[in-house]
Amino acid sequence: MSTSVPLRTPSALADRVQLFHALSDETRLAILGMLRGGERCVCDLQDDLDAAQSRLSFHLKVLREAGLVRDRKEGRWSYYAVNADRLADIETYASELRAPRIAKGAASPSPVLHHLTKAPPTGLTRARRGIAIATATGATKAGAKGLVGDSCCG
Amino acid sequence: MSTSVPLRTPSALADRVQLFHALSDETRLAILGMLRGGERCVCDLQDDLDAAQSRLSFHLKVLREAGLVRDRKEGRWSYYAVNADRLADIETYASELRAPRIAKGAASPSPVLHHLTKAPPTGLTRARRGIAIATATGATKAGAKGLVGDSCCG
DNA sequence: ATGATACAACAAAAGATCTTGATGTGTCAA
DNA sequence: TTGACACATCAAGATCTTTTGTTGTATCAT
Repeated sequence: MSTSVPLRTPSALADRVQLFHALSDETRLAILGMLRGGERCVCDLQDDLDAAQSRLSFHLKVLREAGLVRDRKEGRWSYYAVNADRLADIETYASELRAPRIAKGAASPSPVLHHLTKAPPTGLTRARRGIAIATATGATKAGAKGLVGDSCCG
Repeated sequence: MSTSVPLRTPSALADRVQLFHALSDETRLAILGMLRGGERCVCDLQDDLDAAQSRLSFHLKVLREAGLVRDRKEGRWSYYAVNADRLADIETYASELRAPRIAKGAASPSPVLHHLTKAPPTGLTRARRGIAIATATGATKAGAKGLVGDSCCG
């Protein structure tokens, strides 16, 4: 069960941002580290991380809302565990960034030596600013907006 | 050439935080998306992202300092490109979080049904608080601090 | 019932990040 | 030269995140 959001949906970037944001804090990474061994109750995490209860609660909420952990109530205790599916999303999103697109107005791969043609960076982009010189590849530009709406995969 | 920082070094979490923080912003993800096609100059990114120059410059700096992009000057232009090694770190760090540790005071895998023993979550943790009942596994606790200093895979 | 424990949620303050609008520097064409 | 361009950098303010202390709710042992 994948929880990843396809690249071209409106929420695509938002989902990635939420996921990576949840991972961009030492306390939260430490929590996830502790959960590698299996589920733990909040009180355990509190002891080991030596963090105030409300602080821990806050960070657990961030992780929960990002889908990185699940919680389970049992009597007085709340047990938190890693959501492995969501960890897989990290790798999905990372490999997305790796995957080269079909270049639209992009320079390399097959780097174009613009300075040799005396044309600016990607030719047609510069054309908009009044300099109309074709690049060596003659690449056309069609509203390339990077990660969204112009995806090779997803 | 890997740029990842081993788990047990002092800067381990800091490096992960810096990397994930750089990824936790829509503008920056859009930039990385645009760079999938190869290197681009700042002016191109500016056009396509429709972002103020100083704003873009700020985000490029964050990406650069996180090691996710490299820049190259050529005449008036600065070309930015993705650093693939650093993208690999994302996957390294993600799979680290996946890898189960040898449980020290952790509950599942092989989940211990604490409520059946009427003992609290991980037994010895609770003992510190004055409840001394051994768990089914009899797990001992030895300063498990999660991600740091208690790693299975360095 | 009473009191202790485990936790979530909230509000206010503190801190970090992001945006915006300058200002400065190097490059290049005219 | 002069002026236009392509940046980086900075300072101020806006905005977002995190911490801290407090309050509230549910569970449980006594």
